[in-house]
Amino acid sequence: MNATTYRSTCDYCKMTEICSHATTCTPTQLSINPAVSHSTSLKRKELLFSYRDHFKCVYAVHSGAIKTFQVEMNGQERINHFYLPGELIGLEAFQLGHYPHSAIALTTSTVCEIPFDHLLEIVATNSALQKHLITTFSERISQSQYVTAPTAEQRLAAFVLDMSKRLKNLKSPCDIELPMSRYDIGNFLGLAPETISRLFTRFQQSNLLKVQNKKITLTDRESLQWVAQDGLSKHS
Amino acid sequence: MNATTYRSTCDYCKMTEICSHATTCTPTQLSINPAVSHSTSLKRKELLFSYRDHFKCVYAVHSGAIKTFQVEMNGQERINHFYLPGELIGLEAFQLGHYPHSAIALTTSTVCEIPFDHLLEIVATNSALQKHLITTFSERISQSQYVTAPTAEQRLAAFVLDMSKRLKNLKSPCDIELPMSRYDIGNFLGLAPETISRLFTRFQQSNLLKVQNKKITLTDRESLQWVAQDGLSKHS
DNA sequence: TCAATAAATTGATCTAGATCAGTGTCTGGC
DNA sequence: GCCAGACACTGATCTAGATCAATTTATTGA
Repeated sequence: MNATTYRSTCDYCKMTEICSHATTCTPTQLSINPAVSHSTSLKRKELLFSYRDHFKCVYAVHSGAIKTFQVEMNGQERINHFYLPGELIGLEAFQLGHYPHSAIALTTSTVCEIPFDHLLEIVATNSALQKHLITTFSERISQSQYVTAPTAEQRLAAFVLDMSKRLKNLKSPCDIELPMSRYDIGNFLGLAPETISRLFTRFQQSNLLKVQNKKITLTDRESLQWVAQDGLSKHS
Repeated sequence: MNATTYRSTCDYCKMTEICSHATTCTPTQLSINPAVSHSTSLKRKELLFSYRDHFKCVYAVHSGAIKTFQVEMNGQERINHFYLPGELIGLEAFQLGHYPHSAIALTTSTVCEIPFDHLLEIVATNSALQKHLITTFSERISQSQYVTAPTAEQRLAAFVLDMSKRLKNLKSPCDIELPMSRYDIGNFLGLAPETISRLFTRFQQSNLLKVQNKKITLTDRESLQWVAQDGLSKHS
């Protein structure tokens, strides 16, 4: 990773106002102004925080991907959300004073730690950030709609479209690399991992996309949008 | 409805800072300071706004209940959310400039209209309101979790608990009057209305609650919480 | 580099909940 | 207060997607 890559990653973050990372970081100079935030590196499967940890900081994902989840009484994991670069983790802990989920890295990731008190201070004086927070919360709420779509096809189609939008592959917006497993996608969408596999195969047969394990190429975005609305059977 | 009822309804609204309704309204004097907001009365099935209407105002529900929904390409209605007294409708329209859903009254309702520009002005200087917005958005996101619970039992149990929390019946917190039909509940939870009926019967047989059409009495809240987590079969 | 282990795929069955169909019960307008 | 249309309940069947099972393909770590 080079300086250019870093700068562009910070570009979508919109936390640049509060995160000096965006302006100061270079490959060799990753030291962060500690008054503002500091950057943490996480390996795959490393915990960022655990359920019920005391809430003091939110985290902006800089690179990689983080999932939040909780473990139900019956021992089953329930995934709450996937966080991608530029997205902010942890605000939902504010009201409770502790994190309502655990957060774990899906791939090698870097996150910028932002003390919540400090975030509040900036929010108080920065109306652009106020608007940004309203916008991101709203987007999050509308994302949560597609996981309740009536059919499995609709959910997975919407999920893939959502990922391609949020992963923001500037070089080729139709090529995405999913950071999570089939099991995780299924868990998040309320479907069995086998169903995800079968649907990917079916989508590929219908020439909606190309699958090579976690690498997805959207070959027919428009049709995929139709499938997300109406289901595959009804469309083609 | 008398003055006391109004005052207590406004109490949970938390919009009192920007809504003069809370301090000035009495049964006979419902005129509202027009610089701040004005109050609208809606009959059952009356539209508050339509999909794609120009966004200028958010609405705080004062009494009654509002549902937001969209009509899919195939003509099916998809319910997005139910808004109860004290809750704020429309913020998700900000990023788009128009409402992404239509809003309709489920029962006779009154809503307080708050020009969005004015809301932003107040937000800019009112850190309590900033925190309130973060909290309500977070609650909304965690609510959206239960609609994806793996079984129908878990979803409906969680829905009933959520309603009883949000309807805030101060006199007897275990008696609630659902403002929406079985069809609406099913649509919202991604289940058939028949399934809702059958589950209510089953919950009643298991002595979790008492059903009289839309009036629900929670007789065993704790067990209902277990069902919301693990399902009925696994619990009793 | 090569096991060892985890993840993904594919096929065969099973089941929760959908759909279809019929009956009963509210509710609001006259 | 009565009637019409909407809403709610219940039973019988059907199906999308779960679960179980076996194989193939990726990863990981020594």
